[in-house]
Amino acid sequence: MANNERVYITTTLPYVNADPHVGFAMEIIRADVLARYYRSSGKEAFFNTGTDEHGAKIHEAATKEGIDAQAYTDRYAARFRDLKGLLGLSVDNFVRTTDAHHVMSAQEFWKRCAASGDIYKKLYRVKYCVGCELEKTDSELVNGRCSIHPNREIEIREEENYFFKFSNYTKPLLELYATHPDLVIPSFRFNETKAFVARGLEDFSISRLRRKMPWGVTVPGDDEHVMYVWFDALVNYISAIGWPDDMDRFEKWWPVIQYCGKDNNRQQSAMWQAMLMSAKLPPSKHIVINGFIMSGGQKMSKSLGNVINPFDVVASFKDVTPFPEDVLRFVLLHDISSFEDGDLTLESIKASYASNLQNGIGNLVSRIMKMATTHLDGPVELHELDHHNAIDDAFNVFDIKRALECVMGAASELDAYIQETAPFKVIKVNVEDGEVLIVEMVERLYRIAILLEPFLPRTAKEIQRLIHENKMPETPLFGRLP
RNA sequence: AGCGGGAUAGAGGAGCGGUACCUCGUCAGGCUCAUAACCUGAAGGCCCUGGUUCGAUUCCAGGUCCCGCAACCA
Repeated sequence: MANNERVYITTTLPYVNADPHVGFAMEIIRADVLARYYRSSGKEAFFNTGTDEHGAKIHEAATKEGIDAQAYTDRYAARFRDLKGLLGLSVDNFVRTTDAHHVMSAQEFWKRCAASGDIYKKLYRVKYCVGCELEKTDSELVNGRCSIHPNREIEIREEENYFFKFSNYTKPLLELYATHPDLVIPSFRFNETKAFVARGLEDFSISRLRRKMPWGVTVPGDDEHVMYVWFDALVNYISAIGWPDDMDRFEKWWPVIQYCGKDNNRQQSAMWQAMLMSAKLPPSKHIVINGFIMSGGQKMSKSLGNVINPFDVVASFKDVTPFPEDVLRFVLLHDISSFEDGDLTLESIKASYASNLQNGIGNLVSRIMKMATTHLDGPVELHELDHHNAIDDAFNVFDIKRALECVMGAASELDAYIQETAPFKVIKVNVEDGEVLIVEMVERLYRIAILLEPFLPRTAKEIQRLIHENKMPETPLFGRLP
């Protein structure tokens, strides 16, 4: 690892044709926890996110609403920008793929790939249903015919597209994977990538005809074409840190640790890495891949009505805690596997809240601070804290769930320790011994509050404040659900 | 079809060649500092059949059953 003092972390850029998905909320919260953890370990961190705004789906959605594509994306980009406040994120940069700098960067990137001889034009055959006036993919056809217009012949139309010579990169990618054994995390995702590349790669189309789909970045030197949305969007990881015009900034931060969902494995681990090679840029440092969140054992879908909306979850805890965003952060970080698929329902969220936050952390703070405020004259004097090795180990392998479990384990041990040593009993017979115990409880609680900070930032800060001021929480940190 | 993942107490999850662990639930006890919270203990389990091995829940083979990738969707 080349750069040990600085860390550049990014999420993928969500596509702005729908409201933020809870799966993306999980991705961005995990990236946030990582950024906060690195900062707490004395590193400098740069945390990027943003929105992916080009492409046919946006164009169609905007057209359907009868508004300009830019106006459409402005509205949705704001929705995603709001996540920062809603989820308590320490985001440093929000890139929109419609930003002028990003557009320029994507065009320069294209030129570099072209200069490497990896971009060429070729005739592209598309299947077209005149009835629908739409292109059809093979999977949409039934017996070679449009399912809506089975009486019409599917026409084969030819159009010129630019292609990226992905096929040139089969061997270089396999070499990259062999020399960077922790490029893709977890390893079973890396295996999928390797297997996919080893089967041999096919060139992919990276442009669309402007007259059919105008909403994209203009291909350098060819006004008739715009870039396929993937090609332009992936460049955000470097445009966000100043590439190509501010190379000092770029070199300060690159390479990146990127988070993505499992549906993005190929794009990030294979396509993007090949594109970087083509542009003669170093590969990503790590690509950390999340699983999906199911609900009640099934994929979330509107028709099943089991969609967990991050905005709703936060709103539903507003009346019981001053830190509703930390509730969502907690369940996403604690109740879902760091790498496998997980499951979340409204019931499971409530159960986890009651057991871990209300009866766990919240109650622990109350019982300790009650003893402290009753029996101590003033705030406990606090000293520097050493590192928690088990947590560092978990973070080193990006196992955020395990890291949080270490903190929760410490809280649970402290509950048991209070029971064992019974300071509330000791203080009645020996004031001095009782005070020593209570001070110890406060110190241990403080340590937990420090460790908790990357995960539940506002809750952790509040516990620290209570300790510094030797105060009871005015209202329960995590109150009882109605 | 192909590719991939999985089957562990009532439920949901971890684990792993050698006393099988956690959370919730159930039952019994304890404590009173705390948000009827907290602590201790108990009952209960590795899909099936072979193989490798001193020893398999773990590795291998076969079987059964689930799930994902092809449908806007992270």
